[in-house]
Amino acid sequence: MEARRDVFQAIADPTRREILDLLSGQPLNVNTVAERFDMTRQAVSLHVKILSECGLIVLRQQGRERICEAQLDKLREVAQWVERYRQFWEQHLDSLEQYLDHLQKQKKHGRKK
Amino acid sequence: MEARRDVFQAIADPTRREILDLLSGQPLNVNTVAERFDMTRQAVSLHVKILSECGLIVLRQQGRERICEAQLDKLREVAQWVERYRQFWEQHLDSLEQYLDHLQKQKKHGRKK
DNA sequence: TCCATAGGCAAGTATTTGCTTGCTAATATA
DNA sequence: TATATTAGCAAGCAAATACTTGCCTATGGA
Repeated sequence: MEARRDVFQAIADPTRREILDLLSGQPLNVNTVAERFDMTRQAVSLHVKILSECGLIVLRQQGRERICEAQLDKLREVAQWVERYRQFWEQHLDSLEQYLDHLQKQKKHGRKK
Repeated sequence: MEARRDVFQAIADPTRREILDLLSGQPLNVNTVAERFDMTRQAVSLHVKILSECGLIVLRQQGRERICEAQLDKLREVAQWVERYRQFWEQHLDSLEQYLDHLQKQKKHGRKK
């Protein structure tokens, strides 16, 4: 459970997405994060490690606690990649809209069931 | 190499992102896609299978060829997820801008090095 | 000072990934 | 019809993933 420190890889795991979600609300220490999940502290700790290694969260020591704070700048990379293809789904939405419009008009001119 | 058919998982692999990129330009058959990569046809074929199973590409049989066509609607899911955190990186950009502005002003009022 | 709490490290396991080689089937073309 | 091309299937493999259990070290409060 190591080696790849890439944002796309990091957010591929649903648990890690949940952790980010949790931390986007407020910073939490490792154990508190772990409590929210149905797995051992170690498992969560590893996810936290991966997230921090790829820069999506920042860890700061506070006494005996390690506070995890979301640092979501790196998500911009993902946003930019996806953005390149926005036209593809918007195009499809457009034709769906047109189709619904078409249905709407058909409904207006007679044959109301 | 199976089991998970999830968009986030699908785009986690750089080869698969490249395949999508390639196909967003124009539809291609499996072998043509495979030629662009430095790995066996089988390996690419598996990536294509995964992409089609999670709905990011559509396969259509044409004689003995299988044409792969990008179908990027599913990326909206990713876009929406990332969008929720846009404020986080834009916020940071803002404070960076403010900081740069600050520097700029400092430069103007005297002490030009 | 003693003990509970926070949390890291290491080893072990099952499953999934990413890729290979070898083979077969179907469709085109000479 | 014989041959080349497209592409799937199956088995095999090393590495990575996603976990676990067990242990050990700090820090902080009673």
